[in-house]
Amino acid sequence: MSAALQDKASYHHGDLRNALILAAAELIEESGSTEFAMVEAARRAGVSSAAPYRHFRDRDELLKAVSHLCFMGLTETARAAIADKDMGTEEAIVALGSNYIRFMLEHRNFHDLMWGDMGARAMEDERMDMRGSGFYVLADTVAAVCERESIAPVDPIELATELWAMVHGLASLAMNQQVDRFLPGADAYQLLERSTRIFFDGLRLEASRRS
Amino acid sequence: MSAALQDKASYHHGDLRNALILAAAELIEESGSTEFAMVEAARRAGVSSAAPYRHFRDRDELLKAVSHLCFMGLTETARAAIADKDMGTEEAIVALGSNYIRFMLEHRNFHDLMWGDMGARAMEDERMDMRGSGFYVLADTVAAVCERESIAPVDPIELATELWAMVHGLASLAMNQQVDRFLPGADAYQLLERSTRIFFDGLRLEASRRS
DNA sequence: CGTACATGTTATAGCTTGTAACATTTCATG
DNA sequence: CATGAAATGTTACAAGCTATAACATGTACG
Repeated sequence: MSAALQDKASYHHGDLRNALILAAAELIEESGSTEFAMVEAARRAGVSSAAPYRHFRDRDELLKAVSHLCFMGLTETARAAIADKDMGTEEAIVALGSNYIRFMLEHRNFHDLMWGDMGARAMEDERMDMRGSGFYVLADTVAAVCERESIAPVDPIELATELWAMVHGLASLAMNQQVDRFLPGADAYQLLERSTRIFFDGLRLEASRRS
Repeated sequence: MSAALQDKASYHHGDLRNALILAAAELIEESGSTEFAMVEAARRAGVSSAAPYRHFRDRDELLKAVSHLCFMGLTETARAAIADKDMGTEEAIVALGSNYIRFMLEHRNFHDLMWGDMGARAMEDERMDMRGSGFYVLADTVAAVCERESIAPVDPIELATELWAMVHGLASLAMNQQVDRFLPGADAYQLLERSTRIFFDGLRLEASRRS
């Protein structure tokens, strides 16, 4: 039987590392990563304030682990978002974008962790599987659309990056109430659909010019 | 003569509020807003650690003032960026975008202050002149392009928001080394030019469909 | 001039990070 | 098994930051 399920009075926790990551993720979801305190995660895991330092060099390393968790979560939702969509359709692209925006809005306190320095460091971590990252879910979808609509030759990775930036920008601004500030009543999802359509129309126009 | 230029040994500083904002901006530029410490700004301004609290309720309020300064700086560079460009051209739009990206890359430690909660709060501040903000520099430019190219009727504010999101996303991702991670050797400025061109081509295609 | 107010100062409580020294449990190995 | 090394927890604490309280000094205005 796992030690984690044994009497909590036992000296050793059993799975403190993961317990701390989860506690940290919860705390950050509640109050943001700036407010997050190592001691609070320790309290929530039921250990002393020094215990976390047996598993993480410092606060940043715990935050990096949470960042890792966030990326896995996003990738998972991305896969789910296109599971029922036809591959290689603009609809699938929009579904990925909507999912991205929804994820950001539902977990706004994860933004800094994912897209700040911490996120970059998390991605550089060897344990991070970049090949399996959400970006390539998008890139594959983009490649399929290009093929289907014969708007090649364009580098699908480059297109995916441009689309990512578009969606990332919409999500970041929406998160920050900027969309509503300048375009009251507007909806980030509508803007996404419109931007995506315009973008692909532009690609089609350029493709037709080349032929 | 301004008290600030008098003997530094004088009990009263003379312009401590602004001195603190500038010291904070420097410190943040060096090490980021998370690392920033009120006491350090006080040290740099040559006052005791309690003095700043005569001018700012708390750390967040000083950060908000720095955020305000950042936005003014960005708006200023935006105006300068199109000063020598022909109004109503795609070139002017690209110049604004390039300026935005350059500003973000040159002041990456200001990102959180501007586009996190603090920035949103700074914008809600009554002292912030949103009508004169950089967004409307873009919006006016977009409106001029639409008119010149007769790709109306589309709400220029909506188009400006979509373009802003595109550029903001590119800047954020580039800042975070994401562009280079997935598209090694690529340049955010090139992606900006390409995205902008594609976007306007898409608008032109849609406009031609409507007529 | 002289008092009210603005703006500094020192001292301090309370919280956090991260380390040191010590305690307990687990695990490999003879 | 027994037993010592390694892993993982604990308490105690130094150092740094925030924010407030109590006190000091300079300024401005009637």
